[in-house]
Amino acid sequence: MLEKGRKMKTTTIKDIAKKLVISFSTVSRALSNDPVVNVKTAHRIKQMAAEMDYTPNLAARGLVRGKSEAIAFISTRFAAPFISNVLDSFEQRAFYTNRYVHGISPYSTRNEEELKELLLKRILRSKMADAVVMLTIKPREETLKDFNAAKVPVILIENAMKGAHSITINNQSGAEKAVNHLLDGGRRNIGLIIGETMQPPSRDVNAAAVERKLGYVAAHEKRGLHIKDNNIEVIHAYIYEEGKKALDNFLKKPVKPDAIFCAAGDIVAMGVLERADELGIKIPGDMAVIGYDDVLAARHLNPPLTTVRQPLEDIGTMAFDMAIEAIDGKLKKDKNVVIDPELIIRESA
Amino acid sequence: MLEKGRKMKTTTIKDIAKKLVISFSTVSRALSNDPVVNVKTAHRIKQMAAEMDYTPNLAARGLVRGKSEAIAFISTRFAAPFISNVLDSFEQRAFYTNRYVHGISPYSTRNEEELKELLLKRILRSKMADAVVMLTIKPREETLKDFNAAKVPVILIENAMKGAHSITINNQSGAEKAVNHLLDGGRRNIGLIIGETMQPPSRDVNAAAVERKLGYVAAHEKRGLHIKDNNIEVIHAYIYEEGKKALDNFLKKPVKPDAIFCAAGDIVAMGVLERADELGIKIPGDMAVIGYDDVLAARHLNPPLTTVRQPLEDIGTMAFDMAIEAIDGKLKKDKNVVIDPELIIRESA
DNA sequence: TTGTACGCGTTATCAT
DNA sequence: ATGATAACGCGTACAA
Repeated sequence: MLEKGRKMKTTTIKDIAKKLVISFSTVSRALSNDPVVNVKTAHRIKQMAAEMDYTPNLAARGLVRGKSEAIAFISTRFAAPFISNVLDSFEQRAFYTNRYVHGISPYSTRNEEELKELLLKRILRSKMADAVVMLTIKPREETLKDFNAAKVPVILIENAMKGAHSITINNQSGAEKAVNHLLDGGRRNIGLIIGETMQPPSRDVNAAAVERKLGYVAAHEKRGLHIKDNNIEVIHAYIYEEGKKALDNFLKKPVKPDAIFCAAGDIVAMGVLERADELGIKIPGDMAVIGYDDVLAARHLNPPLTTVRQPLEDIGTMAFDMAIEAIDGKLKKDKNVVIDPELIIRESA
Repeated sequence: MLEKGRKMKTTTIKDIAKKLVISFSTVSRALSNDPVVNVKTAHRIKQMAAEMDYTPNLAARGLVRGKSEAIAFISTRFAAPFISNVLDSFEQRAFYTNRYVHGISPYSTRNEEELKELLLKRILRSKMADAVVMLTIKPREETLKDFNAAKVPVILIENAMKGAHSITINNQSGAEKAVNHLLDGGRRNIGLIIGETMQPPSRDVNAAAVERKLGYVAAHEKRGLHIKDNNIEVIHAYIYEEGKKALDNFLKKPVKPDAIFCAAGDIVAMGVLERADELGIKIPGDMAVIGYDDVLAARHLNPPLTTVRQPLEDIGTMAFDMAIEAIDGKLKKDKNVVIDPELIIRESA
């Protein structure tokens, strides 16, 4: 009977050693499948361990091993479909390949530079991960160097740095495809809705936004077309209300757009569609609309949304495989994979 | 210069003690703001710590403290909008109240009973969390007892158990509201699409599905209405393809439904809508459709989807506050909050 | 094959 | 106010 008020006693290797009247190092060895231990005693030990409901203390193990059998997955937030889907397939891959099944540690930085750096420092310092995957964001140069020195591989998704492996999506190409489609359809005054392309204070730059804007510009320039001033609406929170607001803003301008490329994503594009409907603007008759992401609902919208698709599941899977390769030391130099997004043409443009 | 090949040296309290020629216990005290240390030396220590870029090793700390300054958030998977949104608001609340800012540890069990139990055991054994929040799933009775004995609070969302705090959504009420609306509109042959209500082997029961089915039945019975046999389609993966398939199955039956209540969620309902469109079935003319969840896209569908809404943000916030209260010992007995979902009437029914 | 002794980085409890 | 020392639970050279 346990004395009440006392701490619950959890069984340690010492406990099971005492019970079996052997040294706890033998227990330790048996439990980590060290072949040197006598098969019979090993069996006895394992049986007793199961019986006493033994579970290793990960903190202690991590402390002595300097490893923690985990992969850190760091992004800005969990609710974004882009992020949660990549994370999901990442984790699914772990499950499928039976490696790091319990060891995916998701973190979110809420897009705060400082939080991110502190987190990275902790992960490194406390050996909380055998590899770090970062989605959307990237570490400071100096921080990356620390990881390199500690030989903890870093995998970047949507960013690339020297000293890190990476999976990048050709955002410029994606944007060009979208804008070209609009241009081909005869549209000549294309409004762009996009996230911040300037580094906000104490926050991370949005590399994707920068590149997509580049694509928007490039598509015009390659045809010798001039981009109208004030044809860009910048959004911040990536919520659909911003789409409604953006459309309102566009309509206040002297020359109204005949098309909108919502590089800020389908969610925001939904707002555009809704506002257009409220205002009686016909899509694509009066105005064509293209989104970005191809969220699940895109094909079910009214009208079905033309959008740029990124293979999220593949990205998650590839990132996991890349992390494993890196951990296993199979990657001598930086590995960089570039993915080309695809334009899904539906009815909105 | 670091010798190459050697492990990167991360600074510990011993290092900074050596540098300052004082004992490391003083350093430890200073760093944890123990008021007994001389203010001057404390200042020197902190300064040096910052200079040497010191970060505490959480594994070591956790080992001796038996606490880890973290809250575990356990669910089945990350990609489901329901889950990722609750998690997001949960974490946002942590950020907002400035508690456990870095300490939300999300885990997913992929709906595997065994994984879940192993995970719980580990969390308890390795003191990986000061509290555990479980979304959608719940622990075994015995496991919960272990948590109680260890005084680690457990907060259940969508489930309730003796010995755990809980936030439940009145799923039966939500389903009844939906079905009543259909009945009020004159529909008399209402098909139900729902997740598995039987305990699948080695997986968790879906309590929500069970309750919603109850609501579906109750709504009929309260009006003395008879439910047609074979009017239920069971789905498993909660993907929209299953919605298409379900509609096909309904249409094969002798008596075709004049309404469908898709208690399996809006995503699946999208599949129903899509298939109906392909088949030329008019919604809501030929057939009314009600979903569940009120996902972001629901209002933008064609037609806009009538659905049952659960206040996800509130749930996440409440769960966090409840966890904090429990950790702070302010909850003497089980706290149970029940949330009543709301029917959002749009055009599809 | 098994046991002994030590260290991982902290915090906590003694002294001083 | 500070220092020495003992844990925390585990892994691992080294000795036996």
